[in-house]
Amino acid sequence: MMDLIQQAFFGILEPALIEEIEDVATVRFFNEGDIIIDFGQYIKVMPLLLEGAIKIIRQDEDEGELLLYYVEKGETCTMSIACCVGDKKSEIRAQAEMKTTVALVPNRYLDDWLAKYPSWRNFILASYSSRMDEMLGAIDNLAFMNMEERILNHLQDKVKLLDNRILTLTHQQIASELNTSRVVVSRILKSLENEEKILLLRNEIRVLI
DNA sequence: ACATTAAGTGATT
DNA sequence: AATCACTTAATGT
Repeated sequence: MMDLIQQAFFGILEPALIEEIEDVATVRFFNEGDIIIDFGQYIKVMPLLLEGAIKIIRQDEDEGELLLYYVEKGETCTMSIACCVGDKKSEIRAQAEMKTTVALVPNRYLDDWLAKYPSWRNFILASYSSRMDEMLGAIDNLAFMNMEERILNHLQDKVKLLDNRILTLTHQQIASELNTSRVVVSRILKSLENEEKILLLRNEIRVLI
């Protein structure tokens, strides 16, 4: 079971560090839809993704939601690092997008390893940098794209993530993730279908392009 | 057969 | 693009 850590981080983190992670981390499993971290929670562990993917969601007081980005195998949630260091509440919700395995490292190791392992330092910096890029992507998405583009983009992201052109999800779920209404999603999906970019079935969308 | 949930649509703002 | 109100279709019990 511990070689999941090997498998996910081999080549990213140095062997000595991987061994140390194996010693101190707890491995946890989540099913699709499980909430891993919620708003307002204090984070005392940092998650390393071994298998699957989790989505990071921002939420407004009155139920408004917006998907920010996905965390995949071999990555960590940068927000949780910020929370660990600053002893702050979580600003986001992390929810399993599929069956997911996570290694949880108690935050007291975070500092030690920064000094001790160059590969850890690189890993943390690289993950800040790539998260920043994804955030910019999310902002561009909001600011410069219309709903049709946003929806198609979102569907294609999911296809890539799940490695499957057939998506099992409802219009309502898409609406929540993009913070719009179901009716709007339905109409746009219908028009995408007419353009032969997707195929619609109940609880299922096939992405053709 | 009935209730529930998902999706489609016209009209209005 | 959002909301309302309503219809239709699929699915679960």
